[in-house]
Amino acid sequence: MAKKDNISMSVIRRLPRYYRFLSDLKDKGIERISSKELSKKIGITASQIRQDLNCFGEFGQQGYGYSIEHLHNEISNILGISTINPTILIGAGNLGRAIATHISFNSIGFELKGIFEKNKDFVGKTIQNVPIYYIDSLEEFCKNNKITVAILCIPREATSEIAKTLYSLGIRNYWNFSHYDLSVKYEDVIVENVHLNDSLMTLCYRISNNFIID
Amino acid sequence: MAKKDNISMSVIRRLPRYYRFLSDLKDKGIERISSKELSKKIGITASQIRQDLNCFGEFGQQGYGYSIEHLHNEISNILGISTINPTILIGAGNLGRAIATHISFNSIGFELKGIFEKNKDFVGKTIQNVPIYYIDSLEEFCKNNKITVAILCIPREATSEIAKTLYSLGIRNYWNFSHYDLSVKYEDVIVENVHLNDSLMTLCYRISNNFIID
DNA sequence: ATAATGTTGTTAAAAATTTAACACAATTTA
DNA sequence: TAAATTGTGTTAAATTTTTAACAACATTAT
Repeated sequence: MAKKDNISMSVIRRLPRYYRFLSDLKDKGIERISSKELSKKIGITASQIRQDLNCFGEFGQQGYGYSIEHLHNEISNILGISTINPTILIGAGNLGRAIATHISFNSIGFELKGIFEKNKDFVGKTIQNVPIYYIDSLEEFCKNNKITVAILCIPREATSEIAKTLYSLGIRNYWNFSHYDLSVKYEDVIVENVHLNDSLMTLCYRISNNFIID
Repeated sequence: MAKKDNISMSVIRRLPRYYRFLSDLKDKGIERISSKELSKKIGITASQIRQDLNCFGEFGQQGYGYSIEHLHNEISNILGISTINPTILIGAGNLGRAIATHISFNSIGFELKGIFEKNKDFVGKTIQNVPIYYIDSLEEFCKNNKITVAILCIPREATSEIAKTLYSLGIRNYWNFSHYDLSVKYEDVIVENVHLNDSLMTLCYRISNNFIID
């Protein structure tokens, strides 16, 4: 069957999970694993693991299983995390600073080149060696640095205008922490939303209804 | 048909989204909306909106649509966000501080009663009036305050041990930002994971493959 | 009042996703 | 070396989720 051409979002969302567990196993020096064993560790059906992986190629070997090192590399390639996407982050508030500090961008396909903030108190400082600039220099910076990805850590009210600017600069890829729904407004845009509030509300529902499953 | 008893996770994950948009409309002073109009705003099929809501009751009126105020209240009840769950947050690093600052717990069913940290530099301070305690006082505090929810903002290595303690204290509800997979280890636990890394890796895939849709 | 329109709740169909089954091949064991 | 075991890739079945269709009723317009 070789490769599939229409990969579903459900499959894609499981890839980082596989990658994470494989990184672990690799660190532990383990060389091979079967879909069955992996299933037990990850909590995803062996059948589904095999089916997911077979969307991209034939990485296993009958009677042996998967070479962890090899599979790890393959998934890395599939995710495209060795191509570096020049990225900026907007908003050096608590959340923005946490993201800038907490995420190791370089190891997963991004290079954080600048942080932009309207509060001048922060301007001139750096986080993890990434400089914080005043928001006015956004346009020039994006052009000069060929920015393709923006991380939005700004309040909802501010997002509409910033998004307009970024869109006009040709930026089409967003990691969005604001409550503003970008993809409703712009059609040809790739947005990965992180709605922390929604996530917590979901937890609230599940607590109220003793809804376990994961 | 009245109510359904087996609500699927897909439905639950859409509820906060409805709630968010309804809050907006309410703030704007709009009184009624049809599933069709709502569909256009949210980007979810009218059919699906109606089907989702009908899992919980009949909130609309033929020829009229939904009363925004009423529907807003109903969803609030469904989510259970007026029952307050006593909560603690573990880890006052960048991420923990961001969460403590950024989320308005009280409006969505939680009360953040304490923050715990092993770095003594932070102990004694407060964030949004919530005190930061030394990690040693965790057990006593949880018992005294009848804590039912824990937010985990600690590194992966630390999570295993902390989780063990929390579990032994009877805490079964977690909002988990650590890379540690709780639900694989403990069966009877409600975990809402926020894997920021996974989210960003998914974005990376989508950028590499120009995978738009949202 | 009556007709025309709008919009729900609900049932049925379609599409997508997950799980199971198994032929076949490589590995391991005897 | 042969037999038994392991475990993949793949196809088929089952399940879940989404979308479409429409009868029934309320609202609005004439």
